[in-house]
Amino acid sequence: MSKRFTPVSPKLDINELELGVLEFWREKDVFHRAMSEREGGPKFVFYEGPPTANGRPGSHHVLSRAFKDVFPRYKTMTGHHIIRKAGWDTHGLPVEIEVEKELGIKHKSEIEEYGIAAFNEKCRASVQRYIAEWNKLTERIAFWVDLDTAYETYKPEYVQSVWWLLKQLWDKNLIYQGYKVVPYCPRCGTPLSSHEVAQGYAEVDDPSIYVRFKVVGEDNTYFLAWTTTPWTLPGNVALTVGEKIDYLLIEGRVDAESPVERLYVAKARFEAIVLPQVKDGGGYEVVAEMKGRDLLGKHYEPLYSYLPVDRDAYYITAGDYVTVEDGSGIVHTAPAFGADDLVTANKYNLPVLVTVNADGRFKDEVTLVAGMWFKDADKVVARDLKERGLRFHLTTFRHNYPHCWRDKGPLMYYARATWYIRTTAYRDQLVGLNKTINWVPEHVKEGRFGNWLEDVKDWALGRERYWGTPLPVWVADDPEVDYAVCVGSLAELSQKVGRDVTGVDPHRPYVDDITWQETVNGKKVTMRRVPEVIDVWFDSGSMPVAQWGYPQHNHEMFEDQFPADYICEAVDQTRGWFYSLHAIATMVFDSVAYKNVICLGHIMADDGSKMSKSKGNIVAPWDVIEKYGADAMRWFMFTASQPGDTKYMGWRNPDTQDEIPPIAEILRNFYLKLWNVYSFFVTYANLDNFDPNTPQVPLQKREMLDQWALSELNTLVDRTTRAFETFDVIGATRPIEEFVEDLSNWYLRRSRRRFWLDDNPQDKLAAYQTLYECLVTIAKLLAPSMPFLAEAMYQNLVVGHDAAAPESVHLATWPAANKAVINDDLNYKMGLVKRMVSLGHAARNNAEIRVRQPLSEVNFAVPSHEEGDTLLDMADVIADELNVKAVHILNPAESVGMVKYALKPIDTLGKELRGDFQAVRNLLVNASGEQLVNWSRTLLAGDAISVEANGKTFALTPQQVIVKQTSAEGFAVAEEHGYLAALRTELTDDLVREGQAREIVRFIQTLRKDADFDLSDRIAVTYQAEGGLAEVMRQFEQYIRNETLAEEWLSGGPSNGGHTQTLDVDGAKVTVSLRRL
RNA sequence: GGGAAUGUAGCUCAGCUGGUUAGAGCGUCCGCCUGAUAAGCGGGAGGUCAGAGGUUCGAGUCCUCUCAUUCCCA
Repeated sequence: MSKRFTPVSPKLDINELELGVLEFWREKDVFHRAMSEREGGPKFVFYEGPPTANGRPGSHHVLSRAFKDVFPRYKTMTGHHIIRKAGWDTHGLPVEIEVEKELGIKHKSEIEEYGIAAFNEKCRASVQRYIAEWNKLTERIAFWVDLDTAYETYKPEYVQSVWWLLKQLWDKNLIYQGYKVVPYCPRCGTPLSSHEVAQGYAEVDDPSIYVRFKVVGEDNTYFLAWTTTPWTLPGNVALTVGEKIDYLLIEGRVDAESPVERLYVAKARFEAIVLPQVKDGGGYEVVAEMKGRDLLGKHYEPLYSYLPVDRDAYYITAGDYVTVEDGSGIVHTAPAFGADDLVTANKYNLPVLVTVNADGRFKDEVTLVAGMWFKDADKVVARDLKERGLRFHLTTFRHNYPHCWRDKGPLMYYARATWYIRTTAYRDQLVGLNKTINWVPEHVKEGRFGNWLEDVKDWALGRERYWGTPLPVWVADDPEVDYAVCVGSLAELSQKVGRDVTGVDPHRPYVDDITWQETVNGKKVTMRRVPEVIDVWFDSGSMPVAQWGYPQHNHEMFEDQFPADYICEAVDQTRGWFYSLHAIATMVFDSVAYKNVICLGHIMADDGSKMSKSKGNIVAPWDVIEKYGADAMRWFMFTASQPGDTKYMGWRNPDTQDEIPPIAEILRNFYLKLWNVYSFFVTYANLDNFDPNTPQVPLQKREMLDQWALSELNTLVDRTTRAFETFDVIGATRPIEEFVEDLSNWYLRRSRRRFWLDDNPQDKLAAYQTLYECLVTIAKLLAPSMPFLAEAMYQNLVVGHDAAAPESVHLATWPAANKAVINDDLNYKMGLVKRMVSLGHAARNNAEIRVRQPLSEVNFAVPSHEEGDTLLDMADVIADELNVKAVHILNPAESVGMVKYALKPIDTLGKELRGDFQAVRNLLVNASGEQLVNWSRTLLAGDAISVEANGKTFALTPQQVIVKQTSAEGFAVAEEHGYLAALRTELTDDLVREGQAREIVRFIQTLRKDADFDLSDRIAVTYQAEGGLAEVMRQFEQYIRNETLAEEWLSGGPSNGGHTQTLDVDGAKVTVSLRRL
């Protein structure tokens, strides 16, 4: 077994390191073993939310994939068995659009001309195109997910599982056909998706018309209603008001010629819309005032009655979408042409009058505008109403209105018959089960997601498209026969058809061609599939079932792997995947689909804007990885901000891509800092042939610094473990940064000499063992988050030294915190020492005395005796760090003249004193002179003082009043929060000479380095010194020779033929020449 | 239009149930150290805690309103 560690250069090629680790994982098949070696262990279920492989992966995908990876890695180390099945979302409109572009197709009809079979074949090929690139990035960022067994939503088994789920819903009578108002382009004959609509907004002028609706049973009385789409008025079935809005009934006339009339109008709009129309001889006055709810149910005479109406209509309804910001507060309602309108219609069971055909032209029955293009009807209707005296006012209204991104024509909001899932029937269960889910961040649970569930709408399932899971509903082709069936698999379909169709691709157009004959109520009908495919979100929400092809395949797998312990996606999936998973699991299995979920924020450019191609501020993941490595990028994702918060990332100079400051900082401040410690350890461990298997020096026999480092280490293990257990990624990562900082800049800095001095072998061994344990443990703690660096360190430090150790850190066991080693008291004390040392440095700085110059003593003033004792306990460390000969604690008497006092009551005193607090506070804060000194000393001595305020006497204890001690002029002191360090700056000749000796040591060390000598090279020194320096060289000969490994030491000669240089110390010169032995 | 989140130093973030003089890192300037050296240490400058009201002995923290940014829905 090798006793040596592979040398670690402080210089580091991160990409080389990471690619090497990737190669190692491949060679040893570590990923698959991380799954197989845990079989039989407790299970941890992870679901991969399938990305649509419809473009190149971006930085935000690194974010989600890093988060998806970190918990399975952690759970593997805690012994859990995790199946990490990958998945791809393959259906949907974005894929179709990509293919349309590729084929140069602009209209939906062209797809059918091209052929659905060939078109879908193109779609299938399109998604494969990017998968290779996704796979490459997935591997490079060390997202361990099983790509070989990935589920793909277009596969026949997957589609049939989706069918099976739909059948379950169908059998519960949860699937029905209804109307849905969609943005619709009548020229293209197709509804548009929301992101298509978003592309086509344009500012246009539309008519703004106020219309009189005659109230039934009230003479000369009208509702004054408003619309910007007069062409929809023939479809009117109701007028909608806001229940809580104030309305007026007014009486009067517009001008002298007009008849007197009464109008209902929103109080807030009376002045804005009625009064400006009043001309000479006209005028209105208020007759009555009422709330909207008082108007409900009042009927009016329809403007038009071209289409038959089979139920009650033409009355006042309520809707919370009504406002008084524009219009009259009374909204014309045509359910076929507005989403809000349709909601109201469903609520009141109003008829839906479809006056316009799908080609955008009016139906023949609507004789006024029969056959007319819908938009052209605006003018005709407006003129008709004017002629009938029903038009109150017509103007134009400028607003943003959506247009078709293909042909630029205005869209029509249009009710289409489509299929729904009755999710509203499960609202209580959806809400109830959500309460059991652990959301990170927590506010999503009750907020964004909870609100959505409280207000859940029926799920519009159907899509009039081609590349998607076909809705497996077959209906009788005779409109007289109301009969439909849902088919749960191809096998079931085979039974219906009477031949084996299990080999048929369950996509359009193949399933469209499958029909069968049946006799229903004595009538012979042909069963044909409905034309729709389903919403792709249903595909993705089906994955817990469909990834296994359940129930036709893998019965046990599904049951074992449902629900998930953990899923993770960005916040935009709240209404997407998070919802579709939850809805399907709730309705079909009466269960949650996931127990823990992290909902990530987005990544944005530095200036807070979105990354977009046109702005040129996109940060491509490969550029980041090549510059900084995957570990640093992952670490950024974990630590930059809370998981749910936005992360800002951008090249400081996008053109040169020179630096991404936050990631560069991670590298410098954390990664390289740790690497340096690691490199230091390996360098010296090899020099000393350190063997990790040497029996451990007992903790009590190690130095305080060792005990402290191990105490902090185990505290860290404990914190990190608890954080991972509660899905707190920041809590599992940021503290490691703090520990590495402590390890590097306190433990190692204070311990360095122990690694090269030879006078105390056991102490040296203790130092090695301590540092070794820290590094190995850090490697394990970092394994989930920085898998590459962790592996590299583990391979070098552990594998080959411990025959029993697993071959990879990712197969290793998560460290357990050793509670016996955790010493909170020691942790606190060391914190105090670090603070006081920092103050000491500050004092030196104030006095402009360099650290190399020894001083006789440092004096500390601290608020409590215990703290003073702590500092004395650690006097060695402090003296060495501050380069002073002695450490003293000042008592109040000694600090006279060095210290100024100030008093401040602790703020919680306010709780007791209430109204007297301010008076007491002022008394203390403004105290001065002798009284201030007396009070301060009394308190510092631990006694209570008594003060008078508001005619009362208060006894105040040292616990209630803080004594702040600050520096007086003229002393080398530094103070912070009542803690004070004061340096005696007086220099004796001895101190001066010692300082000069240290200067000479540093000078020789620099020479050694310039000469490129190894750390352990012994040297010969020849020197020539002037004046006092000759004395220094003699007096400190042993010290200097020890420090510089000078085995030969000769005074007088100018040079020994080696490296020679002259140093000027305080005006005297010394020339030193050195040679390697 | 509705809902949700965010807003603390030039930048990135801490700040628990209200309680010492609101902190840290980076950047910047000054100084120091150097047997980890493509590191390290100390200090200075830099904050109306987005704004306005309110509750309280006391508000970055609680309440109300407003503004900005982002996401979702309409």
